[in-house]
Amino acid sequence: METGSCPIATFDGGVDLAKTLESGQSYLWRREDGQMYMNATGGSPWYYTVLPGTTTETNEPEVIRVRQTDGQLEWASSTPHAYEQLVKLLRLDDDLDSVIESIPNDPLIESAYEAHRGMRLVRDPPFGCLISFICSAQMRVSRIYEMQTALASTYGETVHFDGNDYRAFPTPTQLAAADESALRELSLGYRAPYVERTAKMVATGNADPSEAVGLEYEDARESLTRFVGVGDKVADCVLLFSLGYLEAVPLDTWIRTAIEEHYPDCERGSYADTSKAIRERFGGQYAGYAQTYLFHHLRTGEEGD
DNA sequence: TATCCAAGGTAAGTT
DNA sequence: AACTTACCTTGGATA
Repeated sequence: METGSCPIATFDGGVDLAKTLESGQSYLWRREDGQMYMNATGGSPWYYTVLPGTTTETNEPEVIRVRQTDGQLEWASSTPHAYEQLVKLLRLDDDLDSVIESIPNDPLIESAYEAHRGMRLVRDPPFGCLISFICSAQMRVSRIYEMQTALASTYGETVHFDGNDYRAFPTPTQLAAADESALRELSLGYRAPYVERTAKMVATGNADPSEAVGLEYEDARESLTRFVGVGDKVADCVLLFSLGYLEAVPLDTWIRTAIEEHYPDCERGSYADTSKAIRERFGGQYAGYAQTYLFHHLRTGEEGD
């Protein structure tokens, strides 16, 4: 086991671990105290995730636990590369002040940024991110967590670490062994065949979400829609929350409402054109950060007016 | 207690 | 290519 800590001040723009991990970007982290999403906490809860085993010889999934105490980030992990993994997973090398400066003067985005200082985008493993957001269609955030938990406890590998059992998110092969009816029993509803077919596509080597990396943004989005259950919106989520396309602006119900109320000139009828207009309004390069601050701000009801 | 409704949309069928 | 419609399940709102 490797443990460590470092000052929050190490990271430009600060870090708010709870907001980063409980803002509906990632469904692959859990609170160790078992509390559900955004419940009040008496202290500094540990969060954990189980990464697909790709960095060690054994390919055993790797557990990373992390928490934020006064001014410090602390971690404990089964991998010796925990710090590097955390920097990657939590995008700790993004300079948040530069990010907000890149977004053209916008009172709504600025108030969202102020209200959620330290919230960062995440960089989820591609397969788990893909499946999570296929499941997200017409679902509440709390139920998306439940679905991913059910998938992990039914099909994922058990990992022992520091006296506890953890469940990894299933690998493509493990999930491809599931059939539609079994997935429906996990309350996936009409998403069950989407998950089954997409898992089989990845497991057979027919396609892999990370193949989109390197393509120009709009080509990458188009490329991801080959997966069953993935349209433009889910594709944008995978690009933004996993593959590092920070210009992606997923047009979900919250953002569509915000466009209606605050950016009506960006409504252009089609997804592609509206997405492009709002992306440019948010300064292009880091437009996805603006989207995520706005999404979290609106969804948690802190508009302030 | 019963009914209705919307939730971080997508696929398939029509025009 | 643009426009409709069906789709599972559930928690919270409304009657």
